[in-house]
Amino acid sequence: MTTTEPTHTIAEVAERVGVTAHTLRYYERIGLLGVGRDAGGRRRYTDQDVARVIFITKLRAADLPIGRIQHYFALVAQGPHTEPERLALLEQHRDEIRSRLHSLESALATIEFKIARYGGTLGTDSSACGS
Amino acid sequence: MTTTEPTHTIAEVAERVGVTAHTLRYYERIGLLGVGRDAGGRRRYTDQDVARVIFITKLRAADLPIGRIQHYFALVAQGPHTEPERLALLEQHRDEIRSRLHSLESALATIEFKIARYGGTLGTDSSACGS
DNA sequence: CCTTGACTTAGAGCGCACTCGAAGTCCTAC
DNA sequence: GTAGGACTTCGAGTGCGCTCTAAGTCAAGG
Repeated sequence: MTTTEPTHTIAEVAERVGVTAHTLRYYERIGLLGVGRDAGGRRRYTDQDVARVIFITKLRAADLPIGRIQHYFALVAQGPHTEPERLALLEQHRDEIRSRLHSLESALATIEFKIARYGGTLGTDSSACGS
Repeated sequence: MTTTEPTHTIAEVAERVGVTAHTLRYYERIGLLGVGRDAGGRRRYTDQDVARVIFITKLRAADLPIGRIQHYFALVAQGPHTEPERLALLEQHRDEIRSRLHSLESALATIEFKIARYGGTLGTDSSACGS
């Protein structure tokens, strides 16, 4: 208790990871995390817990739906023999991100084309510019 | 129906654009579109209407929120003098897409790193692999 | 004439991922 | 001892973007 502890409060983790305490409790509630409590019943996050939270936020940043993240960690909980399935899950999502990247790039191109039309030869609200 | 008509039914447009008829009615309801009716009260989409629907789907593919699409078309309806503002709106969203692209790429890198760990030196469910 | 089926409207419902509120507990500082 | 503030649980509420239902209209085919 006197020296640096290996655990962190919910406020610390929220701050460090960039999510709200509400969200951390939510993640725990839906089974993405198992966090210990201190004598007073408060959450104490280990560095491993924090690492997992960070990983979750990265998966979310990649638009992996909560349900699949739950699935992933359920597999983790079941032990090493689920590794091939975990790998498959990640690979599938990797492919989805890649295709999402492509469609975003194509949408970006559409918008850039539109922007070029506004910036370039554009005086009247002619035909295709209304759309 | 014998020759090519300049208008299309809701089912045709839905099919062509790849959205449901429900969604087309929804877009109209919230003011993204103004579609004419035939004698029987059915929607008749002109080619311009269809072009706008396609543009909307591209904006949606780029994650432009409905609210901002409404704003954009409200500006279009107000006439040519709103072009600078429309341009600004598109440019802002272009920047957002770009930053979204970057964060997606970074999330992809994280996942690829994880995949590499599963594929490579991985025998035990060691430390960081649980996260 | 009657059925079929695509269309119409207004409005309710859904899934997702949080986000917030209420009511209560517990440590800290004064 | 007591006020403050961060924490706890449970459950309800929010915002988005559809998605669906119900009840009715209409044109065409048998």
